[in-house]
Amino acid sequence: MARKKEYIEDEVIEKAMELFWRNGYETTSVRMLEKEMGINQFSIYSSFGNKKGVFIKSLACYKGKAKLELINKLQKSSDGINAIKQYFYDFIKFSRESRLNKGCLITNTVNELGEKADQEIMTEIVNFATNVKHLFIEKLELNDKKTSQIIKEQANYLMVSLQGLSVASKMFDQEQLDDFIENTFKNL
Amino acid sequence: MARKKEYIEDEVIEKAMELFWRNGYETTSVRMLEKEMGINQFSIYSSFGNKKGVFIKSLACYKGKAKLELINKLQKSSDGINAIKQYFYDFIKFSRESRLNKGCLITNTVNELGEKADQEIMTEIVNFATNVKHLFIEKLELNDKKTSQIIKEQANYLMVSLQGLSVASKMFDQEQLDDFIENTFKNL
DNA sequence: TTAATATCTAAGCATTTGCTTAGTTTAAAT
DNA sequence: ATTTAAACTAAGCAAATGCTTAGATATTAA
Repeated sequence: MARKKEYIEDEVIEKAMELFWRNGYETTSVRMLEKEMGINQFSIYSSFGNKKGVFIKSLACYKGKAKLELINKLQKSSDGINAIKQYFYDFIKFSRESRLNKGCLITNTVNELGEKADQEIMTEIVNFATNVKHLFIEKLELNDKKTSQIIKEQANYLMVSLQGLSVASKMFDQEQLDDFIENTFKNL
Repeated sequence: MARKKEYIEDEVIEKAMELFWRNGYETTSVRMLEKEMGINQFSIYSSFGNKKGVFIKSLACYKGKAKLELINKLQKSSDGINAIKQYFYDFIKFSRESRLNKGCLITNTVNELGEKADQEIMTEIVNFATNVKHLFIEKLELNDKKTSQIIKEQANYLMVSLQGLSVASKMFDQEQLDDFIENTFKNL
């Protein structure tokens, strides 16, 4: 016995996510969210509680998008290290919007908020990173010559490398990024 | 025929720099700068023009500090690749304050402001990055078996890796960072 | 000593921030 | 048709933002 929502939460969150991805958390104001999401502040607050609530949902949305466009492909592949390398190249495309490289939303958030980040946000972030790392481990294990110690070390190596790629893609050109990726996988 | 300043610009800028390093550009307010620098807003604006002016000077200050505590050692060394590796380890110590890893101010800024960064700020950043890269090239050239093509590729590789280290140091533990560095330098 | 002027304090400016609330509109259960 | 309650609009809140300004306080050349 009530009125219906004129928007779909998942749809407006995707727009919020794109905005956070482009601008970062602090720099994105509720007024900007209002415009981009196409709904009033009242609706934002009644659906998501507060700005942080919108961000948490945006992180979940980012994970979904990344899974669909990026992670699933890696998961399916049986090409071991080469699949991870392809993942690196795919990530650059994934994070580019026209000429702008937005990096990885997760990495951007770690870098912006650092250790002083909200607990809830940090949990989401660590969660995502852990998933990716486990996937890397899974692919590394396809090479049965590697000991579990080596695999652990290489997974750590790849995780940090990926973060480097995220930041560097914002200021380096494609050639430099290619040099990076090619050299990164020479060590494996 | 006038009053004397009660502060030394270089001294208060160092404090501003530390604040920007910890918090980022946007999140650092002029009121916070006021407290940290220990001088009134009037003095801030009369000495440095505006907030951006304080930041530009802070970047210069950061360069100076990095040079003294980090870069000079690399410059002096004749240990080739090992000197660069040591630079990576030194960077982690350099960027740590008690238990908090602040990353590299330059990398933090790129990640926060991205391509939409102010021109003046971007110039400072590119400038700094270019210096470090040339130093890496210089050290790589100590190995006379490397072609200039290989050196160029490896310098790009190392630059991106260093950015990764900066971000990753904010959320990864020492063991993971060690794994990263060791693998990074495995076959250079 | 006086006049000139740079530097200080502290209050204030318009704008933006995250968030709330009063009041209207809409849709479904009765 | 009437009631009920969620969803809307739009105005408004206190606090914080970057920056300015009026006026008091030093310092030094004359």
